[in-house]
Amino acid sequence: MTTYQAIRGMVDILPEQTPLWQSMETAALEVLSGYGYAEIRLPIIEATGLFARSIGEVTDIVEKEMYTFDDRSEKSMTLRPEGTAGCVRAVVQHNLAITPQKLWYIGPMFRYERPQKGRQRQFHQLGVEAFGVATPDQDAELIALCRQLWRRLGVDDALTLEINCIGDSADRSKYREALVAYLSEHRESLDADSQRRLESNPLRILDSKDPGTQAVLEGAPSLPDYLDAATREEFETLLQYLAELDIAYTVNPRLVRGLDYYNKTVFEWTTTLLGAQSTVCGGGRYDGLVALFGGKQTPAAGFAVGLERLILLMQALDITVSHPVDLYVITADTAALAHALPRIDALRGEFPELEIVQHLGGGSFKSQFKRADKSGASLALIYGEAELAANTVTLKPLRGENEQRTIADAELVSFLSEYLNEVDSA
RNA sequence: GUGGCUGUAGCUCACCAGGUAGAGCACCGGAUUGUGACUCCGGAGGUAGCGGGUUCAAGACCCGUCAGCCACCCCA
Repeated sequence: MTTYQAIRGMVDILPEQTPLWQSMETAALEVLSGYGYAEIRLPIIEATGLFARSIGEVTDIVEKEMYTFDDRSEKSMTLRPEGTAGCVRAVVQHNLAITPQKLWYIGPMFRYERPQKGRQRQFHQLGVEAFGVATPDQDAELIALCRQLWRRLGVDDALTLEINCIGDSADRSKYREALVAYLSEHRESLDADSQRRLESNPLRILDSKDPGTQAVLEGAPSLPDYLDAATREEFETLLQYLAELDIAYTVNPRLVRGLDYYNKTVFEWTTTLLGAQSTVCGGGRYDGLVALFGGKQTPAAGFAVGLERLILLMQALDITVSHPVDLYVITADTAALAHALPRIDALRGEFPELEIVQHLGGGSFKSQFKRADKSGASLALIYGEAELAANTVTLKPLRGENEQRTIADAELVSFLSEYLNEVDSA
């Protein structure tokens, strides 16, 4: 018999993990709703050209990381490696950017990379995209929104913000020329990857980790010097907003992003707790992308959060969530079970918010109580022969010192209401 | 794509010049018959990732393969 395991880089999120994921997703939903962002749900497969044109033909993602295949009509399709391209496509296709649009989405992304901690081939991102606002108050809002989310999740202290302004495409091409000119003089001192990038994607040389390359970069022209006055002023305004918001940041003039569509503001939230894959959130402005896809020129900005990394971070900080069972129903035998069934059913209607677990599969009282205890239930409801005969039910608190007591069926709802109030206020 | 490490019960791990596997936790049952947590007793559970090779004999050695981890790379 052949056994199967999940394919490389594809990870099962097990029931033990899902409560943490759900609490993270709930927090995100609430924060985003609070800022007036609306959810958009997008396809996982798009035309290959969509990604090639927006992310950039010579980026690593497009050159070697995409899951690309021909469908049955021999059109080239790609499993989305990121969310912005598809979101912008939808915005253009449905004309959503007539007025400012603030959108978010969540879901799996696919990149064919060597897996390691914090890096999978199928991973999940929360993407947030804002269309139609060109001023830095938009950038500031996105960053402030991030901080709110970090606070909600309890990871605020573990994340630091790096920010930079990479100018518009004219600024960057001027800078690129100067950088290439400078680096070409020191070509011999660069690492092999950086030499290769000299032709393909010179800006990415800036964040090379190679010591030799770093040394060369010490004397390299600086990107901020190539920005025009208006762009610099906008960036200063953004930094001022961040200061007003009391959001700590580090301006990193070497910060560049691996996707070509970014301009002006770029930022990353990073942590030291996750090893090599330290970026939990990255984003920036992409004012040209809507027009690139045939829409009217529309300024836009956004960011993406790597959810596995965020979960890893929460785990590194020992953040846990639990939602224990409230009521566990124990029955003596099949007759008692039949007796209890409609009563429990009614209770579920009465208290839809309660997690009520009916013991299934029979067994001794002893074993049923063991299960009740392990479930974390605060209260056991017991239907035995005596209760059945007298139309009563026994309630046994499983936590704390309260004694168990037997009450009439008719009193159960009011008793539980009171009991739950006490538990809530306690 | 490159380099290194790893892969034994559900989980964390151990053993062993190479002689067909153990512990803790978890799980199931019991300790006078309607009551959990602690304790005690008992039990179940592994063809040692998979395939091949060397050997009288391999989980232990060799090769391949799959997967995980770490770094590079890349990025979220």
